[in-house]
Amino acid sequence: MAGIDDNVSIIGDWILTTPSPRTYFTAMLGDNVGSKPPSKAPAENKTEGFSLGSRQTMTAENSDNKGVHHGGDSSNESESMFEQKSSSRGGLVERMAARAGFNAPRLNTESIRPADPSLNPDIRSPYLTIPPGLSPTTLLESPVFVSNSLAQPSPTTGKFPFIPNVNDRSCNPESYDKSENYFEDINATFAFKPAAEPSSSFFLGAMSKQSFPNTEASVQSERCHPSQSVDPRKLHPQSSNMFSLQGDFSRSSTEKDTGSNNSAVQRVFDPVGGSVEHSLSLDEPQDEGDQRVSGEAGGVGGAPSEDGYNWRKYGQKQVKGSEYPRSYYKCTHPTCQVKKKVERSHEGHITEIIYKGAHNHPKPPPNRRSSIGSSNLLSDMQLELPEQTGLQNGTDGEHVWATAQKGTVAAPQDWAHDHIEMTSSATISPENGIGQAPNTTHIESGVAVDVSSTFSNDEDEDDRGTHGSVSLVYDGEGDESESKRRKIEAYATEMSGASRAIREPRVVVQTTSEVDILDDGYRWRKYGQKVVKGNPNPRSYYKCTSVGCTVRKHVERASHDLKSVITTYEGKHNHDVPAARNSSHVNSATSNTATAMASSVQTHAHRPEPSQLHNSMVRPTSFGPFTLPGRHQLGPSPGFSFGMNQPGLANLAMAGLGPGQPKLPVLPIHPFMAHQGQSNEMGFRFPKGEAKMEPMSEPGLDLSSNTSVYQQLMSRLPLGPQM
DNA sequence: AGCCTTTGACCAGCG
DNA sequence: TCGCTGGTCAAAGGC
Repeated sequence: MAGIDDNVSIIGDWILTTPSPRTYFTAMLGDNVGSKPPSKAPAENKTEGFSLGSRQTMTAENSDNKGVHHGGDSSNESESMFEQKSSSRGGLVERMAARAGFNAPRLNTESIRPADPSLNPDIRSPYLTIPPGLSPTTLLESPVFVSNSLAQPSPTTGKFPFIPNVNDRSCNPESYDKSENYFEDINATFAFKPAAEPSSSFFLGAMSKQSFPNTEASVQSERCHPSQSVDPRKLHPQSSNMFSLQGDFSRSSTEKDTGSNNSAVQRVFDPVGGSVEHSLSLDEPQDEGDQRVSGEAGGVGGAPSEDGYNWRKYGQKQVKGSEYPRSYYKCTHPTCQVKKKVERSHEGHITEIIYKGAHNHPKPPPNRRSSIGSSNLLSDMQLELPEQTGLQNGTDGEHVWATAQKGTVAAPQDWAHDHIEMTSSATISPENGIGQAPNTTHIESGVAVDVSSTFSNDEDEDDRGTHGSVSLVYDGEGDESESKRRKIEAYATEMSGASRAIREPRVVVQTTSEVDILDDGYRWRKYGQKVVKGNPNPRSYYKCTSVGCTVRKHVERASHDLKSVITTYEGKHNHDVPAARNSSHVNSATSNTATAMASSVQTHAHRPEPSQLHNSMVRPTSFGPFTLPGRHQLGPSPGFSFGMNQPGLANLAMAGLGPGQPKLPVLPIHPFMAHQGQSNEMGFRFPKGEAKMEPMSEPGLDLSSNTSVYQQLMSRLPLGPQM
């Protein structure tokens, strides 16, 4: 594997495709608002990058239409995207006004509007449900990305706007400052950051930097100097091997990179699986092909086969409360009863994917895969993914979902297998047989940015309504009670200017021990407690006591399982785990090796403060070659502490992923995750604005690493490369 | 020919 | 019991 340094350079590209925060911000402010009249034809909209969340799609779109990637004005890009949306959906403002009651014209959301059709939060925020087994590649291709693309370019959202414009913002301290208010309002405990805020992008960058100190230079260059291109290959000769799994991204990167001078390496972190590295071509839309594939073609979510399995659509219907029709798919394997539901927008963007059940068979050979999703990418990815090992065990009841799909959520099953080889494949998988998860660990991560937050911070996370404001709050927790269905929903946030709210990444960790969560290595101050709707058990709210850290979490007993403690982390994680705490943490909380390792790593998932970021960026990680390509850099993680201190990372190292490691450099999954593999069904659900993982954990699972887990999850969440 | 999608109808669960 | 809703079935058609 290439050294971290090598990897570093790669980081920033995700965002090239996505509208920079700056853009959003500007739009919000009215800057450039209406500067461009929406002119795109609906048809164009349809093909837009938001499809399936692959940011690539976005990129392609953008590039095609606007040539944004050229380091040009990101605002233009975003505008174009928004415009397209506008045109396609039209009347957004009116609708927003009608629903939200705010003056849309003022915000001129249209200009801000992302390509995603579902601009109106009320309508529905696309979210992706990730099946029990997630494979890195899958994630990459997973709808999550879609969501990311849709979502505001925030690290948490998974959009990692390394867009040049973003860079501008990111470079601007002020922009960063704006982000500070993020969770200021306790009432809005889990308030969402306005999508428009440049800070978000900044954070993304910050996170990436923090996470990947090594990468700083690259990141800097990326952001501040979009024009600079980094050839990943050059940087990381080995990386190619490592990331061979890249799937669509990789493909796109590969294909396009070759030709483009401005190519930058994009490292995509698979929410579940790990990171994928691929170079992006600034000049060219990164991945039209990818987008197409993931998005419309059956994109990740849409394309049943994208996850490596073959699916047969057996139904479709309009579900109440959903703006988009829901498609029902069954695994075509004779003995496999896995199903999945996919909701996608009219434009073909996947808004939600829900997997049910676990595959009891290995992935079909690449050639057998459905034409739609089973692009070469998948095949390639599979070949290299270690996950495949797990497949072999499929008969044992372990289900391998390891899909290498881009943008799709890999099947959880892989995790189990990966567990062993976790290092190599970062799949999260989990489900071994149904019912085997006596102790459940629920991890929910979500990314959402509430653009409207700008207008209103009133929302309580419990409230999904708009409260008269444009902002949307998604409560991802409510649905999680289904033990049977464990799903991850990646919330493909569609940013629609003001109306669209993208929630900060949220990580929900369900454990059986409250202590574990409380003793997660950080210092927390309880600042409130209340009974929230849907759960008779009081929820305790905690704030990180670190100065300047806005990370919050709330802990409550799962209504469906009193043994389970659900901890939801939110906020921007900006400091390392307190040293003392760490040590104690390790000792007290876990016996888990990973944890210990994590503690040693110290990299904190908290969103780094600017200054910190810088430092952290510079600071080499213990990960060494394993720079977490993934998410950390990309983004979503920014909001959360994924990371560096992640046990998973440690595992990675342990795993022996090393230079030259042919396996996918997926971010190692936390042991926890690995355990998940034991569970029957696991699902990752990224509800609107947030991603959830509900892997089943084995008893004895070391929750001490919960934070890490969630961090990892977050980190693995689709970064927002999209846009 | 095989596989998949489409789509209307049917069924079951729930309030 | 009724109506609503989500999920599934299965015929028809397309690739």
